[in-house]
Amino acid sequence: MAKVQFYPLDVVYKVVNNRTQIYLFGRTTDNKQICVIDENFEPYFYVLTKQIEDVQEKLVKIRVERDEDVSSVTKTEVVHKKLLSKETDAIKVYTKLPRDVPVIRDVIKEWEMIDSIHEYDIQFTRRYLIDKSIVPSTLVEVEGSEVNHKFRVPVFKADKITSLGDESLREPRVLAFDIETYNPDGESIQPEKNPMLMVAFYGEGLKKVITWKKFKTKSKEIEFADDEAGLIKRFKEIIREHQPDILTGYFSDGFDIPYIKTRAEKHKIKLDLGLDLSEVKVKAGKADTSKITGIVHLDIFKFIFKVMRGSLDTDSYKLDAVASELLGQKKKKVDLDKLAGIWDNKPEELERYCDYNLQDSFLTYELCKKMFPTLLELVKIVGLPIYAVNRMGFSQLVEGYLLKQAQQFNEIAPNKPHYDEISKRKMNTYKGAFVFEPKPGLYKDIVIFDYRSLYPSIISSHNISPGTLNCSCCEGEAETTPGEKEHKHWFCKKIKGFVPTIIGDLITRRMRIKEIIKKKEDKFLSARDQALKLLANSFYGYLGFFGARWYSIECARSVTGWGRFYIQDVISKARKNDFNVLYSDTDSVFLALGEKTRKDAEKFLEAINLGLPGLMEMEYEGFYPNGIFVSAKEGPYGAKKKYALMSEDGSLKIKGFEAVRRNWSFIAKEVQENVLNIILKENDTEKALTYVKTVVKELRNKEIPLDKVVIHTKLQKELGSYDAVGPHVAVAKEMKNKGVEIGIGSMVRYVVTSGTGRIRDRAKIPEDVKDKDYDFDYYINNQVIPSVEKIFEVLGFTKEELLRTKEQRKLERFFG
DNA sequence: CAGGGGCGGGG
DNA sequence: GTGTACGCCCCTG
Repeated sequence: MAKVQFYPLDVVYKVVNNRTQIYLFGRTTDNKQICVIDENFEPYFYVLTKQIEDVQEKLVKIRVERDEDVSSVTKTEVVHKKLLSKETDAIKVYTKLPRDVPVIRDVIKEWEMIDSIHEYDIQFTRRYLIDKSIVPSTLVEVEGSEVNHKFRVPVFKADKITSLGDESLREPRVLAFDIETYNPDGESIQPEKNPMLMVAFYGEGLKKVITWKKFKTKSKEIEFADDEAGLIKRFKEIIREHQPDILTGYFSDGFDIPYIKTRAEKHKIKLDLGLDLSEVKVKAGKADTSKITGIVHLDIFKFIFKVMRGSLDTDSYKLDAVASELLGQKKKKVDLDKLAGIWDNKPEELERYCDYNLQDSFLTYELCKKMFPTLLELVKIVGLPIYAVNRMGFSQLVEGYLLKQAQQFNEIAPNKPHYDEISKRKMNTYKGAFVFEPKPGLYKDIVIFDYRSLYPSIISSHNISPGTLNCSCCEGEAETTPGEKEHKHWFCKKIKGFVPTIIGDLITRRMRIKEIIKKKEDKFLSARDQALKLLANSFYGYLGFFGARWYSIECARSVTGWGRFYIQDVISKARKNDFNVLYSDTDSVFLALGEKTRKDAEKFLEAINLGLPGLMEMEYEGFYPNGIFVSAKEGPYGAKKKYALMSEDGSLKIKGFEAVRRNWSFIAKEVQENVLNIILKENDTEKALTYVKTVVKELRNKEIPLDKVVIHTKLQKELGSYDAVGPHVAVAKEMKNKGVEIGIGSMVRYVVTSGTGRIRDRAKIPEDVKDKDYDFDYYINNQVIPSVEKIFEVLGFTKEELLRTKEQRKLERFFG
């Protein structure tokens, strides 16, 4: 008997000789790859019934023949469990193989003596991890012996397997890759038809591009293969030699891996990268996935897109945009549309494309390294394999975590809703958060408070849980959710619910970590803090999500109901204390100090906190010497979620001035930013006004360079399929006539030139515009003025006043 | 305004 | 295969 300690990274199961085997792939503490086989786990599910003995008797008699197999129940036992906090006896029904579970369930679901069947659709590997308390990436000890197996790594058969706790593999061996393909201008991507041209790798001690068109180069990083088949073979070899724990790509689930797989099939090459010699599994569909047994295929794009989206500023998730925001680094600039032509006719120019390819793999590697700590912390909390967590959205993460915790709390999981139930749930809507309409204006000395983790702390403090809802024991005793006249929802005062217990645990863990980080920065603890925050903040959405097992619209409604109550409570108390309430959204209030001091505000905050229950707390978010709120597009009402603030260090916090984005000219964006700066930082309305007038004059005199008036718009569909010909479509057509390949996704740049008639007839390719022949009226009236109109309105100036020139003012004075 | 359809990322 | 399939934005009836 031997002992091995290792960090499991991937889990699969197989049925071998009619036995179910769990395979755990990972890295040992002495840094070797290993596979551990565990045969000591049986599939099971739960049956709820009032006639336990009768049902047990009938269950064990079931025989379903299928091909040469017989599905049957191997044993049953009665267990005491809870379902939504209600105590109940349940029959735990065991089968021989995982695939027997749905078969048996199909037989018994019609039995009238059965109330419900549960946990019949929990993936076998997940069930295994939960029941054995094994958390992927954290240390596990195995007792057993090495066995002979034709795998790429040593195989160990487990007699006993124990989790050793929290310590995890922090620096896994990561290999990033990226491919370039042959894709003639304007053609869509066709893996069946067009070959892969090059592959780049970036990893520890490895930096390499392989391509199969030879050209002269001094680069040591470029390697040549004979043909595409040779390239694919090298792709396989390099991964095998490098032995990564993680193979990462950017959108590699949807592009790189499926592409390579298709090309490999063309050449009748097996893409057998799995550590068990299995082939890469590509699942095509609405959400493509690519899995390699034993190696974690990590699509870093998917993680960033699904989980980090809310925390990023960029609204494009292209590698270039994401890398610039997260790494401060960009892609190499090459014209990819020309690659196919250069490949065919000018191979001597290919080196630039190799560099480009290599840079992409480098950025992918760096992104993976940067994001991995957060992903890993989610893995450790949720307890599922890295591969799975990488591809999960927030509700899946919450549900994964709840399923794991359910085992600890002896709760049986509610079932997933079926189609008709989903449609019913989708019909249910409820009121959301409270947003206070601001009075447009310029304000001084603004203090912002916000509730720390408002919704999670409400769930915890008000015991909001599907199992504690409207309990008979507290009817009339417990407070009902405020602000809901049609719905009476209350939550048990005696029994603490499953969801509040769990979320309370997340909140307190997070508080402890924050205390530590405050004293000393720590990359891994910050990642854990972020993971805990992401997860806790997802519970409210989960409760109202139609696909959730622990769905409860009553709970979701109560969360927002209490949320509105608490924020409105602060607003009315602030007013009683003579603060001027400027704005409020969901969990924050903006107060103008007026005659009061910051000390007064702090005292007020303390008083508020004394009155809050449980884990609820209001925090001091910040002080801003100046701020501006503008009115909505129509009418004198304040625009919600649209304001700008200046911090004491002079930096601006601009929210929701969304009109100025991609498809606006640079000059409009620039003027807006500058105006906000002048107003908030220098407090000089006259200067801002003069500045705008100057820009308007410069536009009239064509003193503004052409590149500042270029408008960028992306083609959203194929050129031929546009019904409405907007300016960008007209220009795209013109480009096409000139031989430029243009299609879906192409960025169209244009300038509106002078003249009369439709804008689209005057939109021109910037390069074709001579002598700054842009239509200054258009840029003044449709770009620059609209971008600042609302700001000046707040300051008491109308659009007309912005446009008025000195001469006009003189005339006005003259005519009185 | 509800409901269907298509896109995102990748070359 | 303890199947299964996202979520947002735009367009249309």
